[in-house]
Amino acid sequence: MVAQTAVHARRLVGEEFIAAGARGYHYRVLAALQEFGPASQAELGRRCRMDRSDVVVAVTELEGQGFVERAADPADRRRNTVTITRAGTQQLRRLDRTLDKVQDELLAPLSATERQTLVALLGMVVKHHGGAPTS
Amino acid sequence: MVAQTAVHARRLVGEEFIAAGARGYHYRVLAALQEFGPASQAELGRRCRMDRSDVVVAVTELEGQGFVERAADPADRRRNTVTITRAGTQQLRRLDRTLDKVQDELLAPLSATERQTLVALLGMVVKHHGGAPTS
DNA sequence: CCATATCGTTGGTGTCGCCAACGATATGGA
DNA sequence: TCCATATCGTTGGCGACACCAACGATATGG
Repeated sequence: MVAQTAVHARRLVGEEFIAAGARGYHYRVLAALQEFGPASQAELGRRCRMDRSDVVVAVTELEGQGFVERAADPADRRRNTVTITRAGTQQLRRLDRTLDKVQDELLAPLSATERQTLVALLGMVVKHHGGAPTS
Repeated sequence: MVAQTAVHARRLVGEEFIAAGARGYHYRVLAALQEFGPASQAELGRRCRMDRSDVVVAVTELEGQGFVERAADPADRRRNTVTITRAGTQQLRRLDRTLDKVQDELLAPLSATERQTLVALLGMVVKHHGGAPTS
Protein backbone atom coordinates (compact mmCIF):
# COMPACT_ATOMS: atom_id res chain seq x y z
CA MET A 1 0.00 0.00 0.00
CA VAL A 2 1.34 3.39 0.92
CA ALA A 3 4.45 1.96 2.52
CA GLN A 4 5.29 -0.09 -0.55
CA THR A 5 5.02 2.89 -2.82
CA ALA A 6 7.00 4.98 -0.40
CA VAL A 7 9.88 2.53 -0.56
CA HIS A 8 10.20 2.99 -4.29
CA ALA A 9 9.79 6.73 -4.04
CA ARG A 10 12.47 6.94 -1.38
CA ARG A 11 14.89 4.83 -3.32
CA LEU A 12 14.40 6.78 -6.53
CA VAL A 13 14.62 10.15 -4.81
CA GLY A 14 17.57 9.04 -2.74
CA GLU A 15 19.62 8.01 -5.73
CA GLU A 16 19.00 11.26 -7.54
CA PHE A 17 19.66 13.40 -4.49
CA ILE A 18 22.95 11.66 -3.77
CA ALA A 19 24.00 12.48 -7.31
CA ALA A 20 23.17 16.12 -6.56
CA GLY A 21 25.07 16.04 -3.26
CA ALA A 22 21.91 16.64 -1.27
CA ARG A 23 19.59 14.92 1.18
CA GLY A 24 15.93 15.18 1.91
CA TYR A 25 16.57 17.53 4.80
CA HIS A 26 18.49 19.89 2.53
CA TYR A 27 15.66 20.05 0.06
CA ARG A 28 13.09 20.76 2.73
CA VAL A 29 15.11 23.58 4.24
CA LEU A 30 15.79 25.19 0.88
CA ALA A 31 12.15 24.89 -0.16
CA ALA A 32 10.93 26.43 3.09
CA LEU A 33 13.37 29.33 2.79
CA GLN A 34 12.38 29.95 -0.80
CA GLU A 35 8.68 29.85 -0.09
CA PHE A 36 8.46 31.74 3.20
CA GLY A 37 11.68 33.73 3.26
CA PRO A 38 14.48 33.91 5.84
CA ALA A 39 13.81 32.37 9.22
CA SER A 40 15.43 31.25 12.43
CA GLN A 41 16.46 27.63 12.70
CA ALA A 42 13.69 26.82 15.15
CA GLU A 43 11.17 28.35 12.77
CA LEU A 44 12.62 26.27 9.93
CA GLY A 45 12.17 23.19 12.05
CA ARG A 46 8.49 23.99 12.52
CA ARG A 47 7.96 24.70 8.84
CA CYS A 48 9.72 21.52 7.74
CA ARG A 49 8.54 19.30 10.60
CA MET A 50 12.15 18.69 11.50
CA ASP A 51 13.81 18.44 14.87
CA ARG A 52 15.88 21.48 15.87
CA SER A 53 19.00 19.35 16.07
CA ASP A 54 18.52 18.10 12.55
CA VAL A 55 18.05 21.66 11.33
CA VAL A 56 21.42 22.54 12.81
CA VAL A 57 23.14 19.82 10.82
CA ALA A 58 21.31 20.57 7.59
CA VAL A 59 21.93 24.31 7.80
CA THR A 60 25.60 23.74 8.58
CA GLU A 61 25.98 21.53 5.54
CA LEU A 62 24.03 23.91 3.30
CA GLU A 63 26.15 26.77 4.58
CA GLY A 64 29.30 24.83 3.73
CA GLN A 65 27.97 24.39 0.19
CA GLY A 66 27.16 28.07 -0.04
CA PHE A 67 23.43 27.49 -0.41
CA VAL A 68 22.37 29.37 2.74
CA GLU A 69 23.82 32.02 5.04
CA ARG A 70 23.74 32.10 8.82
CA ALA A 71 23.60 35.47 10.53
CA ALA A 72 23.11 36.38 14.15
CA ASP A 73 19.75 38.04 14.70
CA PRO A 74 20.46 41.46 16.29
CA ALA A 75 16.91 41.68 17.62
CA ASP A 76 17.17 38.35 19.46
CA ARG A 77 20.62 37.08 20.08
CA ARG A 78 19.41 33.56 20.64
CA ARG A 79 18.40 33.30 17.03
CA ASN A 80 20.29 32.73 13.80
CA THR A 81 18.65 34.15 10.73
CA VAL A 82 19.04 31.73 7.85
CA THR A 83 18.83 33.11 4.32
CA ILE A 84 18.92 31.30 1.01
CA THR A 85 21.61 32.43 -1.44
CA ARG A 86 21.51 32.71 -5.20
CA ALA A 87 23.37 29.43 -5.45
CA GLY A 88 20.86 27.94 -3.03
CA THR A 89 17.96 29.00 -5.22
CA GLN A 90 19.65 27.40 -8.20
CA GLN A 91 20.26 24.21 -6.23
CA LEU A 92 16.62 24.17 -5.21
CA ARG A 93 15.57 24.49 -8.83
CA ARG A 94 17.86 21.59 -9.69
CA LEU A 95 16.38 19.45 -6.93
CA ASP A 96 12.86 20.42 -7.98
CA ARG A 97 13.58 19.24 -11.49
CA THR A 98 14.94 15.90 -10.28
CA LEU A 99 11.88 15.49 -8.08
CA ASP A 100 9.63 16.09 -11.06
CA LYS A 101 11.61 13.55 -13.01
CA VAL A 102 11.38 10.99 -10.23
CA GLN A 103 7.65 11.57 -9.87
CA ASP A 104 7.21 10.99 -13.57
CA GLU A 105 9.18 7.80 -13.29
CA LEU A 106 7.33 6.64 -10.21
CA LEU A 107 3.88 7.34 -11.62
CA ALA A 108 4.76 6.09 -15.07
CA PRO A 109 2.07 3.39 -15.09
CA LEU A 110 -0.68 5.93 -14.42
CA SER A 111 -2.46 8.13 -16.90
CA ALA A 112 -2.52 11.89 -16.43
CA THR A 113 -6.02 11.69 -14.98
CA GLU A 114 -5.05 8.90 -12.62
CA ARG A 115 -2.07 10.88 -11.43
CA GLN A 116 -4.27 13.84 -10.67
CA THR A 117 -6.63 11.61 -8.75
CA LEU A 118 -3.81 10.01 -6.79
CA VAL A 119 -2.21 13.31 -5.88
CA ALA A 120 -5.57 14.74 -4.87
CA LEU A 121 -6.38 11.77 -2.64
CA LEU A 122 -2.96 11.82 -1.00
CA GLY A 123 -3.33 15.55 -0.53
CA MET A 124 -6.56 14.98 1.36
CA VAL A 125 -4.88 12.42 3.59
CA VAL A 126 -1.91 14.65 4.32
CA LYS A 127 -4.10 17.65 4.97
CA HIS A 128 -6.29 15.72 7.35
CA HIS A 129 -3.27 14.69 9.38
CA GLY A 130 -2.16 18.24 9.77
CA GLY A 131 0.43 18.56 7.04
CA ALA A 132 1.44 21.45 4.89
CA PRO A 133 1.03 20.28 1.29
CA THR A 134 4.61 20.81 0.16
CA SER A 135 5.66 19.13 -3.12
CA MET B 1 2.79 13.75 -2.15
CA VAL B 2 3.69 10.11 -1.63
CA ALA B 3 6.53 10.93 0.73
CA GLN B 4 4.34 13.12 2.91
CA THR B 5 1.72 10.43 3.28
CA ALA B 6 4.39 7.85 3.91
CA VAL B 7 5.69 9.85 6.85
CA HIS B 8 2.32 9.72 8.57
CA ALA B 9 1.86 6.07 7.72
CA ARG B 10 5.27 5.19 9.10
CA ARG B 11 4.74 7.11 12.26
CA LEU B 12 1.34 5.57 12.93
CA VAL B 13 2.50 2.06 12.13
CA GLY B 14 5.68 2.52 14.09
CA GLU B 15 3.88 3.52 17.24
CA GLU B 16 1.52 0.57 17.09
CA PHE B 17 4.25 -1.92 16.26
CA ILE B 18 6.43 -0.77 19.12
CA ALA B 19 3.48 -1.38 21.43
CA ALA B 20 3.29 -4.91 20.02
CA GLY B 21 7.03 -5.45 20.46
CA ALA B 22 7.56 -5.75 16.75
CA ARG B 23 9.16 -3.93 13.85
CA GLY B 24 8.41 -3.71 10.17
CA TYR B 25 10.96 -6.39 9.38
CA HIS B 26 9.30 -8.79 11.78
CA TYR B 27 5.93 -8.30 10.15
CA ARG B 28 7.31 -8.85 6.67
CA VAL B 29 9.04 -12.07 7.64
CA LEU B 30 6.00 -13.46 9.43
CA ALA B 31 3.71 -12.52 6.57
CA ALA B 32 5.99 -14.14 4.01
CA LEU B 33 6.23 -17.33 6.05
CA GLN B 34 2.49 -17.47 6.53
CA GLU B 35 1.75 -16.88 2.88
CA PHE B 36 4.40 -18.98 1.18
CA GLY B 37 5.40 -21.44 3.89
CA PRO B 38 8.80 -22.27 5.39
CA ALA B 39 11.84 -20.96 3.59
CA SER B 40 15.54 -20.40 3.89
CA GLN B 41 16.70 -17.01 5.10
CA ALA B 42 17.99 -16.03 1.69
CA GLU B 43 14.62 -16.94 0.19
CA LEU B 44 12.91 -14.84 2.83
CA GLY B 45 15.12 -11.95 1.89
CA ARG B 46 14.03 -12.22 -1.72
CA ARG B 47 10.37 -12.49 -0.82
CA CYS B 48 10.48 -9.52 1.54
CA ARG B 49 12.98 -7.45 -0.42
CA MET B 50 15.23 -7.45 2.58
CA ASP B 51 18.98 -7.76 2.76
CA ARG B 52 20.26 -11.15 3.93
CA SER B 53 21.96 -9.55 6.91
CA ASP B 54 18.73 -7.91 8.01
CA VAL B 55 16.93 -11.24 7.70
CA VAL B 56 19.45 -12.76 10.10
CA VAL B 57 18.66 -10.16 12.74
CA ALA B 58 14.90 -10.32 12.27
CA VAL B 59 14.80 -14.12 12.38
CA THR B 60 17.01 -14.19 15.45
CA GLU B 61 14.69 -11.80 17.24
CA LEU B 62 11.57 -13.65 16.11
CA GLU B 63 13.15 -16.90 17.23
CA GLY B 64 13.84 -15.38 20.65
CA GLN B 65 10.17 -14.42 20.88
CA GLY B 66 9.12 -17.93 19.87
CA PHE B 67 7.44 -16.75 16.67
CA VAL B 68 9.63 -18.72 14.25
CA GLU B 69 11.92 -21.74 14.40
CA ARG B 70 15.33 -22.17 12.81
CA ALA B 71 16.34 -25.64 11.67
CA ALA B 72 19.33 -26.78 9.66
CA ASP B 73 18.28 -27.97 6.23
CA PRO B 74 19.52 -31.57 5.89
CA ALA B 75 19.31 -31.36 2.10
CA ASP B 76 21.56 -28.29 1.94
CA ARG B 77 23.66 -27.63 4.96
CA ARG B 78 24.20 -24.03 3.99
CA ARG B 79 20.56 -23.28 4.56
CA ASN B 80 18.45 -22.71 7.62
CA THR B 81 14.82 -23.59 7.21
CA VAL B 82 12.68 -21.00 8.95
CA THR B 83 9.19 -22.01 10.02
CA ILE B 84 6.45 -19.94 11.60
CA THR B 85 5.09 -21.24 14.92
CA ARG B 86 1.58 -21.14 16.31
CA ALA B 87 2.53 -18.18 18.43
CA GLY B 88 4.00 -16.57 15.33
CA THR B 89 0.75 -16.98 13.46
CA GLN B 90 -1.10 -15.38 16.33
CA GLN B 91 1.35 -12.51 16.44
CA LEU B 92 0.90 -12.03 12.72
CA ARG B 93 -2.85 -11.83 13.16
CA ARG B 94 -2.36 -9.25 15.88
CA LEU B 95 -0.10 -7.17 13.65
CA ASP B 96 -2.54 -7.52 10.76
CA ARG B 97 -5.29 -6.13 12.93
CA THR B 98 -3.19 -3.17 14.02
CA LEU B 99 -2.31 -2.52 10.39
CA ASP B 100 -5.96 -2.49 9.47
CA LYS B 101 -6.62 -0.09 12.31
CA VAL B 102 -3.83 2.21 11.24
CA GLN B 103 -4.99 2.15 7.64
CA ASP B 104 -8.47 3.12 8.77
CA GLU B 105 -7.01 5.96 10.78
CA LEU B 106 -4.73 7.07 7.97
CA LEU B 107 -7.42 7.03 5.31
CA ALA B 108 -10.07 8.47 7.61
CA PRO B 109 -10.71 11.52 5.40
CA LEU B 110 -11.49 9.35 2.38
CA SER B 111 -14.76 7.67 1.50
CA ALA B 112 -14.88 3.93 0.89
CA THR B 113 -14.84 4.52 -2.85
CA GLU B 114 -11.92 6.88 -2.62
CA ARG B 115 -10.00 4.38 -0.55
CA GLN B 116 -10.55 1.73 -3.15
CA THR B 117 -9.36 4.09 -5.84
CA LEU B 118 -6.28 5.06 -3.88
CA VAL B 119 -5.31 1.49 -3.09
CA ALA B 120 -5.85 0.48 -6.70
CA LEU B 121 -3.69 3.31 -8.01
CA LEU B 122 -0.91 2.60 -5.55
CA GLY B 123 -1.16 -1.07 -6.42
CA MET B 124 -0.55 -0.22 -10.07
CA VAL B 125 2.47 1.85 -9.14
CA VAL B 126 3.96 -0.85 -6.93
CA LYS B 127 3.30 -3.56 -9.49
CA HIS B 128 4.91 -1.56 -12.25
CA HIS B 129 8.06 -1.18 -10.20
CA GLY B 130 8.28 -4.90 -9.67
CA GLY B 131 6.74 -5.33 -6.27
CA ALA B 132 4.79 -8.14 -4.76
CA PRO B 133 1.51 -6.60 -3.56
CA THR B 134 1.83 -7.49 0.11
CA SER B 135 -0.46 -5.63 2.51
C1' DC C 1 39.01 -31.64 -8.97
C1' DC C 2 38.51 -26.96 -9.08
C1' DA C 3 36.25 -22.54 -10.18
C1' DT C 4 32.10 -20.48 -9.12
C1' DA C 5 28.10 -19.52 -6.66
C1' DT C 6 25.15 -19.52 -2.70
C1' DC C 7 24.20 -19.31 2.32
C1' DG C 8 24.41 -17.48 6.96
C1' DT C 9 26.79 -14.29 9.62
C1' DT C 10 29.32 -10.17 11.24
C1' DG C 11 30.24 -5.50 10.94
C1' DG C 12 29.87 -1.11 8.96
C1' DT C 13 27.52 3.10 6.43
C1' DG C 14 23.96 6.59 5.60
C1' DT C 15 19.28 8.68 5.99
C1' DC C 16 15.49 9.82 8.71
C1' DG C 17 13.03 10.84 12.92
C1' DC C 18 13.24 11.67 17.68
C1' DC C 19 14.79 12.82 22.59
C1' DA C 20 17.72 14.71 26.46
C1' DA C 21 20.62 18.04 28.11
C1' DC C 22 23.59 22.22 28.03
C1' DG C 23 24.57 27.22 28.14
C1' DA C 24 22.99 31.54 26.37
C1' DT C 25 19.38 34.69 25.95
C1' DA C 26 14.38 36.80 26.45
C1' DT C 27 10.43 37.62 28.82
C1' DG C 28 6.70 37.88 32.18
C1' DG C 29 5.22 38.16 36.82
C1' DA C 30 6.13 38.80 41.84
C1' DT D 1 14.38 44.64 40.16
C1' DC D 2 14.89 39.87 40.43
C1' DC D 3 13.68 35.38 39.39
C1' DA D 4 11.10 31.60 37.24
C1' DT D 5 10.05 30.16 32.82
C1' DA D 6 10.59 29.62 28.06
C1' DT D 7 13.04 29.65 23.79
C1' DC D 8 17.17 29.07 20.86
C1' DG D 9 21.23 26.79 18.98
C1' DT D 10 24.10 23.05 19.76
C1' DT D 11 25.94 18.46 20.98
C1' DG D 12 25.34 13.72 21.54
C1' DG D 13 22.76 9.76 21.46
C1' DC D 14 19.13 6.08 19.98
C1' DG D 15 16.22 3.15 16.98
C1' DA D 16 14.39 1.79 12.44
C1' DC D 17 15.25 1.03 7.75
C1' DA D 18 18.01 0.03 3.67
C1' DC D 19 22.25 -1.23 1.88
C1' DC D 20 27.20 -3.05 1.18
C1' DA D 21 31.59 -5.77 1.93
C1' DA D 22 33.73 -9.66 3.48
C1' DC D 23 34.25 -14.14 5.71
C1' DG D 24 33.96 -19.31 6.20
C1' DA D 25 31.13 -23.14 5.10
C1' DT D 26 28.88 -25.66 1.68
C1' DA D 27 26.98 -26.99 -3.27
C1' DT D 28 27.42 -27.43 -7.90
C1' DG D 29 28.89 -27.32 -12.78
C1' DG D 30 32.42 -27.91 -15.99
